[in-house]
Amino acid sequence: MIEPPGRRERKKAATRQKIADTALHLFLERGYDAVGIRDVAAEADVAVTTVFAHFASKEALVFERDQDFEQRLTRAVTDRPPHEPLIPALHREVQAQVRHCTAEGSAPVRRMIEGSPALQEYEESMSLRHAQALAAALAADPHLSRSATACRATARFAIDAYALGCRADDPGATVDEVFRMIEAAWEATAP
Amino acid sequence: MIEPPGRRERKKAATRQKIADTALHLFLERGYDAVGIRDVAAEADVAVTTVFAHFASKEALVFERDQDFEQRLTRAVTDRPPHEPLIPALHREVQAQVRHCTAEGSAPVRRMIEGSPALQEYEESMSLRHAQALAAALAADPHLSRSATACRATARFAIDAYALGCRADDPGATVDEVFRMIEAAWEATAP
DNA sequence: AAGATAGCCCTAACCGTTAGCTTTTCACAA
DNA sequence: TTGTGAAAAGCTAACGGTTAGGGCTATCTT
Repeated sequence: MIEPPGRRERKKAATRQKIADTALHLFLERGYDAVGIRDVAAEADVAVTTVFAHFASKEALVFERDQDFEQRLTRAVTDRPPHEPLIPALHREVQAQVRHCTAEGSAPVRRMIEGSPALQEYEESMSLRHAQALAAALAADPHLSRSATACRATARFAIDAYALGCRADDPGATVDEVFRMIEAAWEATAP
Repeated sequence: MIEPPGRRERKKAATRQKIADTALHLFLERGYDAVGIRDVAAEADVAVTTVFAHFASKEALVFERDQDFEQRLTRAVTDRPPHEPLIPALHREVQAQVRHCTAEGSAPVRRMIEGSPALQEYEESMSLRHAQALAAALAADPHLSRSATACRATARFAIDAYALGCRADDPGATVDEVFRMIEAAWEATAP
């Protein structure tokens, strides 16, 4: 969040942001399917190829904060105080992320995602990547001597908790309930 | 698996099968990305529009047995002997499906899927549908008085077990281990 | 036998995405 | 300052999955 890197990088970041903002604005205004990449490019006043230089696909325009999510999740594991138990740390982070994605302002975006199979599919595949990153973080933790399978399963379960929480009527209670299950599953793998 | 329905339906089924067979054959021979829908249509001697009349997308050509999987899974729950505990029934079925998908003959197909992001993404989104169907079956079972959240979570966990099993070095042991975790998670939700 | 309809065909296009190449802008050293 | 290399952005044209529109024939129904 610091400023100084050269003008070039600042301009690049600005272009990226302008594209993302324009896209989201158009999508919410006219609907995801009704807006083409060419529309986004024209409105953001850039070339179509520039859009794809910053975002790998049309769907990626909607999930701009993707990387953040993955980082926060893995850091919740790797940066937790030594000897702090794993599951509560994970629980807390997932709870926070769910709150973020069910917050007031995010409602129209969520509605848009639910309304587009392409976006849902993309979100799923993101989840898979996140689960893999999380599994790697778990496997690398020296305090947790669990099998690779246990790590992978727990990672997927945690992502499931997030996914269920985002779509639930009572997100907070849902995440709590699922994490009670995850806690039990994790304990069952104790060496 | 019975024959008699009229000629029209039989011809339709034959066309569908011919398209699927041709497609799989070409994909394995030349690679998924190197074969276009137009190639498949030409080789199967049908129009491109006919391909899409039978399959919703190019990826769907690879997962022809999709519906079977979902049916078997939900039936493992709904058709199990009364009072038979849920988790072992689910465990047995997932184990069987994993064996089926890691069998000798399926290796080239799996390699093809692993090699194509588009196919993996599609498989993920199928999994989501299967998890939803399974969750509905769990929620509908009168013998299991669990919360909707517990049903949804357990369904996703079971699908996770399948996904992990298909990709593991030792599929059988992996599924067993994950189901030990699921059993514990399920017990933790007992009313 | 006549009408209704499902299955299939063809053409033309839409849209996301990429390749190939040129132009502009910036960073940095001579 | 200026020259140079590289990153960023642009343009055009195309590729490949997918769909709309409209027509033809075989099958089903009555």
